[in-house]
Amino acid sequence: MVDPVDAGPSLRAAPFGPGIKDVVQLLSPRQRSQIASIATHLHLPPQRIVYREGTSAHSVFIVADGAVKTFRDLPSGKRRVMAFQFADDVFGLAQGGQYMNSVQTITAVTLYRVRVATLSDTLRRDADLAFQFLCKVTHELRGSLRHTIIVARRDAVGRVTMFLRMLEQNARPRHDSRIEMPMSRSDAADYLGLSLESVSRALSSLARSRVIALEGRHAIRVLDRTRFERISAAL
Amino acid sequence: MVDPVDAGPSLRAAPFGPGIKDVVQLLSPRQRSQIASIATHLHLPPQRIVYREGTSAHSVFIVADGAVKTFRDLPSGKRRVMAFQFADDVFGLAQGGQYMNSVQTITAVTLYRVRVATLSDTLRRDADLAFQFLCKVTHELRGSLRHTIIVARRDAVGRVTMFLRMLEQNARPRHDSRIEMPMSRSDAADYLGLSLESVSRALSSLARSRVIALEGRHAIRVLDRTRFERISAAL
DNA sequence: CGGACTATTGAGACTCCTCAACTAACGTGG
DNA sequence: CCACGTTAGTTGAGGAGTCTCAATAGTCCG
Repeated sequence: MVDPVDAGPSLRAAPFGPGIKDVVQLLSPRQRSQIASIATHLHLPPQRIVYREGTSAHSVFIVADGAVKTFRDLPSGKRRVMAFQFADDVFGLAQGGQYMNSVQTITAVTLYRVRVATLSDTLRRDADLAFQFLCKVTHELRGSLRHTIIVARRDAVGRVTMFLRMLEQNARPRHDSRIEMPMSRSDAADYLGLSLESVSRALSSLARSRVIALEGRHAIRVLDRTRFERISAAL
Repeated sequence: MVDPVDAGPSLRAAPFGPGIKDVVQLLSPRQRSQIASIATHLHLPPQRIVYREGTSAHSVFIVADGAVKTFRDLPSGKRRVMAFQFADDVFGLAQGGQYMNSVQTITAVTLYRVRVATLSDTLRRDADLAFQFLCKVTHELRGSLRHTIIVARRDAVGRVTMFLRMLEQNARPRHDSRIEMPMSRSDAADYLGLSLESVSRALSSLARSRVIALEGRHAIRVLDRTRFERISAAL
């Protein structure tokens, strides 16, 4: 179910604190059109670099549709995926005028692009909008904390299970127990701090014990929800 | 060098994006007094719980002086330290009206405490202040990303070295190469996702190879800056 | 000075990583 | 439509590193 009218980007933001309903917060129509008025659309094919770490950070992006990965390449040649972004997620974190990470599309994506200077000006004039962004970044912070929890785990099966659970919660709810996994095993491994072989083995192991079933390379189905949750929570 | 006059809390915030100088941003005097007017002071001794995970999140805190740890206790009995907060850092992240983590003092601390409802109201009225908070949370996000990088590393010595480097950069610059480490080995281990034995072994190993020297339990000195940086960066 | 806690050090078990070979899937071009 | 080549993913064997368990040493505080 997609908005029939393109009213501009929406921000899936969690509250900054209590006193506000803990639900996905969408921008008001006025705010949506306000952002739309300062944003440009961008359509990109899969596996396309959006920007590279260290380049001049001129814009902030909001995902309208599709999936992208935020990553950093290390001197050793290893790659750390810092986060995956889906619809309504924001990316473009900068420091000292430079992007801190590289970003690449996974699927075909549609992005909203806002120049940083423009956004800053707008936010300084509109406290409500700034507050929304504050909520959004807070939401990102929560995601990062969860990522840390996942990576700090020692067992590969547990990490992979938490990852699948995260993907499921990030997606819109569905009645079946199918979880879409658009990224490659390699991307997942780089996110989880595992080797790609370990990810593969963990998935195989979960499938062998009938906790999940692999449905092609980019989807899995949860067969035993109880054990699935137990493994995920068994930190 | 400390403010002779208590003008209220300051926020050590990095810019949200480019176009703003990448320096520590302090609130304007007006903003400081504005926050001071809605905040209360709090003095706490070491090892005191500030709040527990899951309790009603009524306030947000700013550290004026001292060090605290933000952590989560896992079902297994293990403890994950999510972050350490020092002067000018903010904590009190909530979701659904409940604190997501527990917070405990490490040293004796002075805190500013602001009721969330009050803060929200204030932020919605003052775009500049909201923007400052946005910068602050963005800064926290960067810290969390760095934490993830550290934890994802495989070698204990490397993780500990990055941790020391982080502590050094967090503190105010000093001419000698002494790094204060107020937290226990156990807290550091819980932050790094290592056993406390591994932390101890890593520190001993670094000391044995003359990269650092241990100066009591709560400080170390960097002896060989070149190797120190090399180990830290050798991801 | 004694006691409790924190930190260090040692030995064995376990898990994941690396290297390597193999299989499956996808897309392209004939 | 199929054959082929390239890429992605799976599976196996051995090695490196940390965790656990256990004992010892050092510190802080009463």
